[in-house]
Amino acid sequence: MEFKLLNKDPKSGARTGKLTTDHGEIQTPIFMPVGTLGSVKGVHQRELREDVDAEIILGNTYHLYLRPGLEIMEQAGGLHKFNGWDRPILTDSGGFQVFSLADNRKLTEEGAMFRSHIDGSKHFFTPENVMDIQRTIGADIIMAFDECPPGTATYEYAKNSLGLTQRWLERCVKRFDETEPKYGYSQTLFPIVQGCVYKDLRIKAAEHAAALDREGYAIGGLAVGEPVEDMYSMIEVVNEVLPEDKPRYLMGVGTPVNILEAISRGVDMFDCVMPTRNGRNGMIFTQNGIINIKNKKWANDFSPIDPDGTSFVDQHYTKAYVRHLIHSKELLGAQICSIHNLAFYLWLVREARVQINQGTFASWKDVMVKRLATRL
RNA sequence: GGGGAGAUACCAAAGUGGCCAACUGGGGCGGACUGUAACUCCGCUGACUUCGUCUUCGUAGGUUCGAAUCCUGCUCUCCCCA
Repeated sequence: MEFKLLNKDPKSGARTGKLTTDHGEIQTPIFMPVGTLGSVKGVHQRELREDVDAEIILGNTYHLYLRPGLEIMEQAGGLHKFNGWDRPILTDSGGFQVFSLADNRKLTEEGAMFRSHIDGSKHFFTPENVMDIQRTIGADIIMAFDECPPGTATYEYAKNSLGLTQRWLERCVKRFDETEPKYGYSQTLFPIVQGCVYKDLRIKAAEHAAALDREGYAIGGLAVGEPVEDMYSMIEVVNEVLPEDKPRYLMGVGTPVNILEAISRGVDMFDCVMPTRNGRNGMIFTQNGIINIKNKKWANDFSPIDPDGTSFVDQHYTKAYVRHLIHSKELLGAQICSIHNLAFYLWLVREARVQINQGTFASWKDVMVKRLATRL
């Protein structure tokens, strides 16, 4: 993998770049749709490619390991062949499941023992086997196995947790470097910087990660319950330490506003379930603000769902119709909103790149942040 | 014509003397959702001057300290037999 920094915004930390993988190029800043189980929920690969114009999508180690399982994954020849997506894929390691499925797992120095949320069976994840699993899934970018602590963690908890994450990171690096890709294209490993909302821990974590000299770095453990201002300041603290010539990936974030604020602080890559999950639940993000399509006021609004939208669903379907579909729990409603939201998120980062390259990002961002948060 | 069952809030449906402005679903309205156990979850849903008051359980009357619940008349609905 190769990363080339292209332009920097004169008035903020924003920058553009180009990531090159064996499955193609990624322009940064980029938003990566989440496809946990090998599918971006409700969206065909063709729509993802041609309509949303996604450049890279995610998969998830924990979920794909449980279902369909590694045997199938290997027989398929990796996730790209299995799901028919030939652009880059990034897999999360299961570190987030340490957080989101906290009631179903136990942590030890050695690893994490999960009780399957599907059938209750036990599965032990270690930094080593998580590297092996991601080799088998065949993601272009694989993530270190970490503990994602909650945003409300105390300093003491955060410090101990970070220690574990750092020891696990070293084990991940070792295993990764000792093993080879399985399907003939290269893979790269991103460390994850933790440390909760504590500046000294974040600095320590970033320095430790940077010293490992990888091709890219992630910032994890944010947007997990801490105040949004803390998230922004932690991004600043970490990006101050991380090498400038490597991509920075803010995991799991966020709202359109979060994304612009993070780009402004030097983040290059994002992923979030929000456009798809909230879309399925009837929330539509637009340049002019947020629409809750379930609200009664859209019942007889026969205007296009987003006149400024870039995807075919935006012009083709009306608000009234989409409201009807969501109200009726019709699958098509969830699909339309998901496609729209993803296309919007990809438009947002594309436009951010244009503004950065023009040197007008900072002022554009200020205007957009106000508009994007409006409730329509 | 004979026999039987029933009428409860927007719908369906509990409740059969005080803990009932009335269980529970659905519908309606609103909210949440940030490396996806999520087409999920959470509120509100008689009126009002809303820590309280007023009017409700087909309808008119009655019994009782007290009725959606007991009694009587009326209206309507459904089922079975002819």
